[in-house]
Amino acid sequence: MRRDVFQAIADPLRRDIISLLAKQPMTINAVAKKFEVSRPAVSKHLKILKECGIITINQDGRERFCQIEPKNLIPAFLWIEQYKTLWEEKLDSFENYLLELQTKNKNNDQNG
Amino acid sequence: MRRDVFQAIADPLRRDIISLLAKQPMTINAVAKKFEVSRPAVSKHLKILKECGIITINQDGRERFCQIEPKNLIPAFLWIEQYKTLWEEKLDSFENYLLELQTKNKNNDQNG
DNA sequence: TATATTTGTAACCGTTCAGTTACATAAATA
DNA sequence: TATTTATGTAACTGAACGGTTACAAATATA
Repeated sequence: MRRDVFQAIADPLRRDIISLLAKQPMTINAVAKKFEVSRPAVSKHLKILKECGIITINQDGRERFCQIEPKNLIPAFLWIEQYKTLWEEKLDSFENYLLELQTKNKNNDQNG
Repeated sequence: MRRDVFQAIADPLRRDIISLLAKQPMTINAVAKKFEVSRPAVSKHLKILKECGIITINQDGRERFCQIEPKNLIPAFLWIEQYKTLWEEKLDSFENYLLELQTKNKNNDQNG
């Protein structure tokens, strides 16, 4: 199975987990409590994120703290960034497009 | 099924197709010939890319030209960019890290 | 008109994904 | 020591993924 950063961020729940862990390290249970799905489900996502290098997990007694490893998002960032000039060329105003996107996100209540 | 930009770029073959179409528009057959997999397989990937808004397809006679729609990569770019300050904080030198990454990519012959 | 080209798509296959419930284990606590 | 807490994981399920082959249809060309 593919285990890379693109796979890691493909799932919306995993993106939410990343957003959560970007604020502060949390135990596996604490993460699980933030979502509707079961703990094993979250646990599996965390395992995938770990295998993709996006988080590290450190044990302290019976607790395991998940910590984001932000530098491992860089390859995905660089890949998309290649096309930045392409879209900047094609858009009259990048800033206006961003505003438009933000409005759209508010309406749809997306966070992905 | 999920049809968003994150899903679109999750597959390495789709990323290769995007890279190809970023250079110039191409017919479906022309794209298919660039890869080892069958034409229907490529066709399916193009369909997914279209459904995700990453490409548009314009018919001219019996040929269909696929064209990249680079602005639809922006949401993914913005999502990852959120964490830019986070990794810049944690890395002694972003530039050195990039060099290191480039070397790694050369060795592994990755293009993803 | 007959043939070749370009494409779509249906049917199928094996694997992976994302979730569940149920149970096991190790550590902290009463 | 008995119980609670934090976690792992096995077994299962249904859906989605990524590929194939085979066939159909529309357009261009000889």
